[in-house]
Amino acid sequence: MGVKARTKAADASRSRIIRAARARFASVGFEGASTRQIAEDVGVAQSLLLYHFASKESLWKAVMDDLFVSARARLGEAERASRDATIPERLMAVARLIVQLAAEQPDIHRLMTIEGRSESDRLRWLVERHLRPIHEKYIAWIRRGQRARLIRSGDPVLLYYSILAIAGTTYSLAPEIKLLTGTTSPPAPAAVEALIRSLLQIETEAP
Amino acid sequence: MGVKARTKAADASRSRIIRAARARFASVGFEGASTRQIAEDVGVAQSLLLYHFASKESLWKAVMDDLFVSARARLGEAERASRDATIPERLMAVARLIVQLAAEQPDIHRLMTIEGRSESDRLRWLVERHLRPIHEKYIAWIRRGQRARLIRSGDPVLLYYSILAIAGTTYSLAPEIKLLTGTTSPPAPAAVEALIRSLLQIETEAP
DNA sequence: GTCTTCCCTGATCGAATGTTCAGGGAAGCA
DNA sequence: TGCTTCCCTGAACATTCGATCAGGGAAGAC
Repeated sequence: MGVKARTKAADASRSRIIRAARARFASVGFEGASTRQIAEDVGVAQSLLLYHFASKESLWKAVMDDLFVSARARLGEAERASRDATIPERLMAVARLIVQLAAEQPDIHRLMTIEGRSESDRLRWLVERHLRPIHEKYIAWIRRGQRARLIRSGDPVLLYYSILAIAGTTYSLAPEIKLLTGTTSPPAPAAVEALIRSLLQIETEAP
Repeated sequence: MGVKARTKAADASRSRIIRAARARFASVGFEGASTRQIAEDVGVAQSLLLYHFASKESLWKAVMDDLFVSARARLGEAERASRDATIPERLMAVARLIVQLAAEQPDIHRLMTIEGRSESDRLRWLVERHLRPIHEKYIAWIRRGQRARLIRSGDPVLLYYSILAIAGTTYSLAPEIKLLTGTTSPPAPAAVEALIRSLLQIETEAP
């Protein structure tokens, strides 16, 4: 089999650990999650987590890297695919993907809203490594659209975070909404997208 | 001094503990918060927390009760003050208060988004005791406004949670936004309110 | 005065936390 | 075949967790 067989098995372990860790961090936060619980979820020894990842904090960073590497790749695709569209429509293409990501993996928004609440070293790391490159680009897009009077006026940061908030909470608070209304299935991404469109006051294109 | 002097001192301790507990629960979640940290914040012995409140969970419930009792009182005021207005304007009066509450006490939204993510006994308790009476009323208001074609169509639950999401994240993610943009002061409540108004497509009243 | 009530503290419990370390054991290289 | 590399486990570490309990000590009742 060669060296690849071993490293492949190790990589499989690593990604299974990351997946379990993501779920735990998302539901009870960094401090509340325990490495023993995560190891039990995966079905491996707890010491394996600290063999692959130097510490609990390193594991958390690996979870975040894993999450954002794939998210940023898909955002890049959406940007390229809409290269020739107007700024508001490019923004809506990105918003559509954000809604889709939030629906597929509500853990993303859960993890973000857990960390963004207090100024910690982990938040600083996250902002500099992943958030800033993404956010600043789209906030600039909003500004451009506003200058062209194609997007609602107002604080671009507020508008941008409103998009994230609507897309994210709709799916990350699904357990609460389910208990409250008895609804089993969350709203369709298309409905959320339409809401964002009207929030930004972007005219629907003529067909 | 009489009996009141003692119970008054005890009440003061209780509310100081509740205030410190609220901050801890809001920043690191229920599992992540420790009773010893909270006691240290207040400056009392850890065993005092479990004297006043039977358990860590009881303390959490006391925090939530304290929060919602005052919030619901203020919501009641807003409802009465707008008694003679149209449904959309009554809804906007409530939304305005929600934004105001979120700006004054971002911990509220932090606590809610921490608990609403996983179906726990605490979430069930919270939904039945506090959330359901509030939410169901305003979702019914949205429905009424929609029937009169004075409010944007679409899933009323989605609209309602979008209001909470915009109002809440704007202030609960203030640390993240501050790190990202360097902005020291969060958006003005009036700007957030205007955003909600356009989300619901409620026409501004002629002056 | 004595007695009772009640807010509060310090010591202590077993369990669980993150981390360290020695070693097993299969796979690949010689 | 022997030797090395590397994924992984189990035991142990000090620390911290929520919770329990005995008792101090001031304030009010008598």
